[in-house]
Amino acid sequence: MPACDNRDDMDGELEKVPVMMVESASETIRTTPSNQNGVSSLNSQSDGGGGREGGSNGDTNGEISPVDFLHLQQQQAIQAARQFLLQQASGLNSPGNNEVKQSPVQVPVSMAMMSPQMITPQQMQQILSPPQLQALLQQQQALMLQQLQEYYKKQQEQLHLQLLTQQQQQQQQQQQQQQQQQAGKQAAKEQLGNKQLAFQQQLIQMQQLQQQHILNLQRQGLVPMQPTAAMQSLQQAMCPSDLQQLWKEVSGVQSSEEALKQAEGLDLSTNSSNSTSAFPKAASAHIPLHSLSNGQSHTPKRDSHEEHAGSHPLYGHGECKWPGCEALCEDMGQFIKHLNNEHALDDRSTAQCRVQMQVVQQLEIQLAKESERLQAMMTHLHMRPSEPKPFNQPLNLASSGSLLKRDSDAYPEGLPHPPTSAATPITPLRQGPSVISSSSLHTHSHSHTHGVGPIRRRNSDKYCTPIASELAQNCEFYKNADVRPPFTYASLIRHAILESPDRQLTLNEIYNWFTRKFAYFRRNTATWKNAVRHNLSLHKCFVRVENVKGAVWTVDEVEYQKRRPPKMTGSPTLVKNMISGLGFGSLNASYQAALAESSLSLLNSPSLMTPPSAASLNMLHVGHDDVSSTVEQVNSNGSCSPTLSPQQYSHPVHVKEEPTELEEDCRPVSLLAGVTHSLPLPSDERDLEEDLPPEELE
DNA sequence: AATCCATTAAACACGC
DNA sequence: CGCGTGTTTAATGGAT
Repeated sequence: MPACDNRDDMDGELEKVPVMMVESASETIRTTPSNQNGVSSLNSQSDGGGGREGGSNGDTNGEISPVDFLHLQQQQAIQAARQFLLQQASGLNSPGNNEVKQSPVQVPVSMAMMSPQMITPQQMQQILSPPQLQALLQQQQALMLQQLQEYYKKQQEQLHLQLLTQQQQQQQQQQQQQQQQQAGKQAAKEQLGNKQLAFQQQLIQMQQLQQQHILNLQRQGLVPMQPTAAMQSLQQAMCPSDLQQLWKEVSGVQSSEEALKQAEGLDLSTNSSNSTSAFPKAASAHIPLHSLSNGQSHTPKRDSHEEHAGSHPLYGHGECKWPGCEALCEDMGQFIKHLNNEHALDDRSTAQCRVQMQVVQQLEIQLAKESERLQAMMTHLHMRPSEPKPFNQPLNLASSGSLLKRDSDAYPEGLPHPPTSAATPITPLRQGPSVISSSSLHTHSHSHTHGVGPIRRRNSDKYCTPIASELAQNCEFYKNADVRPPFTYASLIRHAILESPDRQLTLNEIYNWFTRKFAYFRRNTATWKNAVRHNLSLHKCFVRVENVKGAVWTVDEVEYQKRRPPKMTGSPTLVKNMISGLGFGSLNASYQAALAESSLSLLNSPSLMTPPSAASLNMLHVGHDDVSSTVEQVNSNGSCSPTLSPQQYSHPVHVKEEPTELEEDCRPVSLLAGVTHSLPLPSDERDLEEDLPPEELE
C-alpha cells in the first residue's frame, strides 16, 4: 500500500513537473523550490523508483524481506509444533482417565506461555491472507509435527536413560522394573492397573526432567517459544468472545489435548488421576515460575491476595471475570469467596496468569506495531518528510520538524490528538493538520489523479468555516508541508484579506499571503494565481477598491456569507466526514463525538488557541497578526453557523468601503511587507521569504 | 439527471 | 512588447 501511494505521488509529481518548469520560467516568484522539486522528482523516477523515499515508511510497515518471511514461516511452524510438543509433554502428566478438573495438564501450558522470546507471529498475518496463512500453517504444521515428534521421542529416550541412572541410584529394583515398563509407552499404558506411589514419583521426575529439558531447548532456541495457536487466533480477531474462548481452551485443554494425544498415540498416561495431581502440581508449578521467568518481571499476582475495596477488576456484572470462568457471584463477598476458592494459588491459576501476561504482551506488541504503522502513515500522508522535498530540504526539514514538534507539544488537551498509544514511545511526529487532515488527504490524492494540484472539493468549502482555526492550528504545517489546503480559493482569499490589518490587500499581497502560508502554493504559481484572480473577479464577495497605489481587494462579508450553504454547521459534521474520509468510519460514535467536541471546544475558547499560536510566533509579524485576527474570527466564525456571522463582519466590510484615499495615505499597504523584511526571521521563515517574489522588494 | 459550485485553462483587455 | 492586473468564457468534475 505504501508503495502504491508513493507511486501515485510520483506520478502526480511527474505530471506536475512540466507545468512547474514552464511556470517557473516565467514566474516572478522564486523558482528554485519548484525547480528543485521537479528535478528531484525526475531523478527519483530515473532511479527506477529506487529513490522512493516513501519506502522508508513502508519498510517499517508491511514490507518484509524474503528472509524475514521465511523466518516467520519457520517460527509459525515451530510454534505450531511447539504446541504439539507441549501437549505431549502435558500428556506425561495427564493420567489415562483424565479428570476434567485436573490441573497438572495445564502446567505445561503455563510453561509454554512463559515464552522468553516473544516473537510476533502477527507479522505473518500482516503479510499473508487468512487462507494463505491457513494453508501454510497446516503444511508446516504437518512437517514440523512430524519432525518434532521424532525429536521428541529421542528426547524421551534420553530422558529415560537419565531416569534409569537416577533410578539406579535412588530407587529399588522393584521400581526399575516398573520403569522398564514405562519405557515403552504402550507397556506403561497396559500396566495402568498397578498404581504405585513410587512409580508415580518416577513419572513426576521424568516429567520434571522433560520439562526442564524443554526449557533448555527453549533457551537454546531449539524450540522457540511462541504464542500458541490460540494466541494467534486472538491476534487475528481480538474480540472479547475470542478471548474468552481462548481462555476456555487454555484452562480446559483436556478435551482437545486428549484427542490429540490419542491421535498421536502418545498417551503416556499411566496412573489414575487423583493421586498424581498433587505432585505434578507442586513440582511443575514452580519450575516454570523460576526457571522461565526471564524477562518477565511481573510474577503473577494472585487476586486472592489483593485487597478488595468495594470493586474488583475481576468482578463485574455479577460475574467473575477471571479468564474463562464466568462464575456468577451475587455480591462482592461471594465473589471474593469464589475467587479464593476457585482461583487460589495453584498451577492452574498460575498458568492462566501467565497466559494473561502473554495476552497482554501480545497486545502490547500489536499495539506498538499498529502505532508505528500509524505514525508511518501519518508521516507519509501528511508530513512526507522523507520524500524528496522540493524546497530547501535540509533547512525546511529541520525547521519544520522542530516547529511541528513544538506545535504538537503545545497542543491543547482538547484537541483531537492522534490515538497514539501511550505505551509506545513513538517519535513525536506531528500528524499534520489535526482537523482537516482527511480533507487534505483527499485533496492530495485527488490532485495526483489529475496531475495538477489543487482539488476543488465542494465540501472543502464547507470546511472553510473553521478555516481560521484550521489555519491557526496548522499554519506551521501548511507552511512547511507540501499539502494543498482543503479550502477553496475564495475562502483562502477571504481569510487573507480579513487577516490583514486593513482588511484589504492588493493582488500581489494576496499572492504573497498564499505563498507565505502554504508551501503548496509555492509552486504551480501560474495555476493558482490565475485561480485567485478568477475568484476575485468572479465572486461578488470580493470587492475591488480603487486606490492611489492601484487597487486593493476587500471582502464583502455579507455577500460571502450569502453564497455559503446555510446547512453547513460546523465541526461535528466536519469531523465525521473527516473521520470517514480517513477510513476510520468504524470508529465508534463516542470517539467521533469526542473529536467533534474537542474541536468545537477549541473553536469556542480563544485561550486554547494560544499554544499553537505561540508556536507560530516564528512568523513574527505575520504570526502575531495571524493569531489575533484568527482568534477574532474564530470567535465569531467559529461559534459556528455562518448564518449569524455576517453582521460581525460588518466592520471589515465598511472598512473596505472607506479605504479610499485617506485610509491608504495613512496606512500604506506595503507597510506590512516592509516590517516583515526588517525583522529577523527564523530560518524557515527566512527561507520562505527568500522564495517570495514579494512586493516588498519594490 | 439536473443543477450548482469550484477549479482550471485560456482568451482578452487595459495600463504601465 | 512584456508584464501585471482584471474580466470573461468554457470545460471539467465533484457534490447535491
